[in-house]
Amino acid sequence: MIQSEIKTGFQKAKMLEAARRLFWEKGYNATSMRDIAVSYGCRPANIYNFFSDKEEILFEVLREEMEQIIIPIKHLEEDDGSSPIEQLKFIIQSHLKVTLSYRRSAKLLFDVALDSLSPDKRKTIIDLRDDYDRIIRKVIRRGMDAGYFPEMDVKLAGFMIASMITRTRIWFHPKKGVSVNELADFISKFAFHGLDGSSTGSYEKLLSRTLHTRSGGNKR
Amino acid sequence: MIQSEIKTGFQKAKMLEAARRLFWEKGYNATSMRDIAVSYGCRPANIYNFFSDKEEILFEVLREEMEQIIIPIKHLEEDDGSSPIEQLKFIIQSHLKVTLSYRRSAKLLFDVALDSLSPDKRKTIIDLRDDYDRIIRKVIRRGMDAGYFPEMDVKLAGFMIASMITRTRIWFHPKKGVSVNELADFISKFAFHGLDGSSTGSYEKLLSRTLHTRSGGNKR
DNA sequence: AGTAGATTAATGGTCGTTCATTCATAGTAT
DNA sequence: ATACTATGAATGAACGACCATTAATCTACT
Repeated sequence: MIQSEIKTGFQKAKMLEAARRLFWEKGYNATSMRDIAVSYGCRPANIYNFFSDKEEILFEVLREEMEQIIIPIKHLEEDDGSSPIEQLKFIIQSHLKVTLSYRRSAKLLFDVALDSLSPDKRKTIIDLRDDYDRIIRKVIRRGMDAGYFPEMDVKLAGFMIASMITRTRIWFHPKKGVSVNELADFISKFAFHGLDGSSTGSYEKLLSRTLHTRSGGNKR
Repeated sequence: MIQSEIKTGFQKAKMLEAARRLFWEKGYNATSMRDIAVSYGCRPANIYNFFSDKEEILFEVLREEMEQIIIPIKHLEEDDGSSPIEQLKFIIQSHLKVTLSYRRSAKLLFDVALDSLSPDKRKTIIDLRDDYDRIIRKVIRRGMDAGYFPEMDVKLAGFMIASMITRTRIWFHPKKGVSVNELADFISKFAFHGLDGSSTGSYEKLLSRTLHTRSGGNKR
């Protein structure tokens, strides 16, 4: 009884692990019950001894991951007296680690669709994306060389800015809240100053001075 | 000849428009040729008069959007003498507008998968996501009330930070480049100071005060 | 004997795609 | 203007493959 329950839970977990990997690799719709069965090592019909249908598998995968994000930070909803700075740092770190621990060859819509393209066409699209990356990195590097920003990882900085923009697709609704222009202003400010705001930023300080460039030197 | 060519291009564009909307609404795999045909107003077979197969439709949709992102900023690859700050602002604004103009009920992997859930299960997942949003917003608000950050839109700030984290799924590769911990540090710094870096941020200033640590000379 | 787990086979459905055919229009020769 | 021809566009039907799911049956262990 107990043994069989343990065994059941174990097999269910292993099925979930196979499904989770496939969902992130190929997407939910593109993953068939056959795929999961092959990956786990059984016949498709056997999966129905543990899950009522495909949807329940997806539900378990999503719930499991969300809980891994929520649980470590749940206690921060009520202030425990520690520094908010450290709390925020902890949230970022915790969320990031869960996000990355589940990641395999994870992709999102645009990126999942890329896999459905033939190699040559996929290359065309990826080249365009590389164009964009190269441009925004050059601009950031230029700003550093001109002394607007301190030295930092240009690739990462570019990723941050692009991420904030790309993700607006998820949560932005034009009806309620900010407008597109207001949002663009906010993202610009946030990219330059982050949560610090604009009062102490080097952009404003450099603007108020007469421009004298600090020789940054090394370009890459 | 000329008339028929114009007509052809027009119908092809209208088919693309229908396909693009469906792809963003339901995802590529979940969109059938029958769906596109119904949305456009023809039989499935007729689509093959304009596109060789389904993949070519996806390719055109993706290429069209990428080009709308690249073209307006292409000229910035070679410096035109204007301020890098303004250039970066322009890139952000341009990218954002294209991103949002193509958006309808756009979603990404996690969000597309949500649509495949039954309403009650979807609510469970969304409630968890709302938990996360509420928590990070409370922490940011707490930091503002404590004087760490100036007043700003808490919702947006939360979205920015979550976006930078979530998007790491796309581009992060553990083998080459930064480690997970280094990346977490970078995101934290970027969230607090943005491109300005940490030298002039209110975090360090307040930290040296509040926690009574030695006021280190890391200001330049 | 009873039960959970695994298998084989089959269900009805939808998928992308192809096919032969027809319709509508435009160009050309008479 | 009339008739023939070429071509793009649209059609209904069908193909084979794969889908999620189920039913009946078998196996192995308690």
